[in-house]
Amino acid sequence: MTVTLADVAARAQVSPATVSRVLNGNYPVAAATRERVLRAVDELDYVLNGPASALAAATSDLVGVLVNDIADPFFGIMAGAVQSEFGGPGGRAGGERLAVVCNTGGSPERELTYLTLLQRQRAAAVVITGGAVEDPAHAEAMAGKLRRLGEAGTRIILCGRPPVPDTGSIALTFDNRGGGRRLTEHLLDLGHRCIGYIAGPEERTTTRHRLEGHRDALKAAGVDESETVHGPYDRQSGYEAARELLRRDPDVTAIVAANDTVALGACAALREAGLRIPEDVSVAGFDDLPFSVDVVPALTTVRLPLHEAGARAGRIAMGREAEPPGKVAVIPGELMVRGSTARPRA
Amino acid sequence: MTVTLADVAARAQVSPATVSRVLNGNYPVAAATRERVLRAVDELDYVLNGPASALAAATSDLVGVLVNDIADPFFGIMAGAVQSEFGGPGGRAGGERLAVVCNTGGSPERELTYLTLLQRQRAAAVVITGGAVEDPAHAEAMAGKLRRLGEAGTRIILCGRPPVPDTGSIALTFDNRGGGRRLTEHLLDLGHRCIGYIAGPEERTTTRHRLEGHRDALKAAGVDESETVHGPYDRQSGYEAARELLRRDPDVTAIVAANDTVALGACAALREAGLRIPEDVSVAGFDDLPFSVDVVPALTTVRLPLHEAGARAGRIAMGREAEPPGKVAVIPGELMVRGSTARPRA
DNA sequence: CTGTTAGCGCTTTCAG
DNA sequence: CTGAAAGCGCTAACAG
Repeated sequence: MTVTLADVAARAQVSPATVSRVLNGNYPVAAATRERVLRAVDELDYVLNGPASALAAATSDLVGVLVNDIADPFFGIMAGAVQSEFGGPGGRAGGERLAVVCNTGGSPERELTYLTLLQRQRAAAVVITGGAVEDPAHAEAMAGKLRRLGEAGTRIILCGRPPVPDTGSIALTFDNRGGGRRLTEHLLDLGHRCIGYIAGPEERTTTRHRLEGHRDALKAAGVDESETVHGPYDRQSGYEAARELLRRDPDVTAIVAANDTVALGACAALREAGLRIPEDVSVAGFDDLPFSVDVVPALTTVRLPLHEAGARAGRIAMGREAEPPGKVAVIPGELMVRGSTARPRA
Repeated sequence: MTVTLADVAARAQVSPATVSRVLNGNYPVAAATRERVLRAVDELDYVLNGPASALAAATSDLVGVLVNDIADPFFGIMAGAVQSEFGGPGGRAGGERLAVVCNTGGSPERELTYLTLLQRQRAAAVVITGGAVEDPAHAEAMAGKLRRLGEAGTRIILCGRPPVPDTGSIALTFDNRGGGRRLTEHLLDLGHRCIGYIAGPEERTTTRHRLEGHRDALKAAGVDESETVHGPYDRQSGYEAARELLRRDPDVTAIVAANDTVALGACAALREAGLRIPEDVSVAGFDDLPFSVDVVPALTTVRLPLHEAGARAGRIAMGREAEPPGKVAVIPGELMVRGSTARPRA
């Protein structure tokens, strides 16, 4: 029914082994023979059977990319960058790898489930992006899973997430803490003393690190922390949190949001409340997503090199770039000062 | 080395077949036996070998989702919705399907390559999202590939893309033409007579249909078409196109953009040119992405039910929803009138 | 309800 | 450089 490697072999008048060799190109084959085989492949419209191949070779060409929220450009940009490093010049079989992105939706269970599914497929590598959930039980389960994956030969790269020791995984970590600190320092420098903070979901590493940076800056300046509200990383959450912040303390002169999307929601709430940005309230985000420079006023934020980090993760996954020394690289963020922050009203 | 199904069978004192049956849950097994097997699985930390299973069963639990640009929320939202219909309550093996999203970057070659890779994996279903490239050679190649995939038992769902006849594929198509028409009618109603158009990339079905709708409205109103500029679906393109439009015709009173992201770029260019929105120039987008309601002024646009469409595609892929009559469903867009459009200056 | 028996289609030593 | 043969780990009849 469906054409197999044996059919190709018959047609090309060679043995199945030879066909396999030319397809994988990892073994010397006479040019004339190769030609004949390739022709047969074309004529028969043959497509390699992935599972059979993976079974026999005990490895597959699948690379998994786990993201917390595929609808969020933060993850989309990283995932796209990871994939951009695969698949060479679109040739025939060759070094093609199927980069597959899996959406955990931020759920710890789904994260584990996807890892199992990937383990099942004997994935060549797994790139896990974005903040981790800090629940101890889940952290332990993850560490165990990662270790087993690593032992089974799957390369693991953590991208934008803290290292998990003793699992053989490689981590490219964003300096969320440093970025958070610089952002608040900027606001402090402008003269703000009452800074509301809209944090991300609790028990998330990104949330905690950004918040810690914020507090570091406050403490260094001897300024008391104002109100802090937690919520998911979406615009709705920013909208509601800003209203809550205003209710708790109508005198806030600045609001720092967990990320740019949240900041956008916060801006909407402020405007609805009749407050001007930045004249009445300054607003800052995090990540520097593409839209952030275009909103009005343009958003002050911390730029994270999402594309670069993802691309690097992709290269490491492909074995095309050496792993960083100590298996960990810290990637700094860059403060982008724009129109949404200014001196507080006198 | 790595634990196999045979190991589990030995430990549970049953035959491999029985283990397979409890794992797949598609065959009656005595409760006590099942318990024993499950315990052995846990104790041995056994993970099914996907390739072996796929090879023997001649099907896999992979579902591919092709997107043109994973960094664009338009696709992220649909892809996330597709996946949301898979994987039940996160149970053990069960009906889990590995939904994998593949980023074509809008390249026809990569689209074909991914389809081949998916065919190789014997994917259970493939969901292809977003506009198609209209180049005849590519269209033919795609039709052939889709037909072969279908024959091999892979279910194909086109989501947000026109049907491809005679391939057995199912299409959930957005009414881009109708949406485009209503949008321009809205502008015409407001009194605009000189409407610049920033179209998407040439040879894309979405581009063509939206543009046709625009022209339909113009023609029905007896208004001449103004300038039209083509470009990719990103903010940069919108920015440049708007400048170009202004250069060609400084008297435009309204600009319709290919989508919301492009509209945002266009807004930035207008503002730079000292033009107010909507007082001097009205701007409209398409898609109604999450940020569109939050930008200032809020964007008039055509809402496409991306999540609903993706979810439906996911359900069809899972075989949990009947295919639409005639294998084609047309999904309408909804005009969202907001602050970025108003009467032209007198 | 459970065990036995063949493969699924490919890769990979091992010879030639 | 090429062929022969032995599985990879699992599923699916077919008996019992």
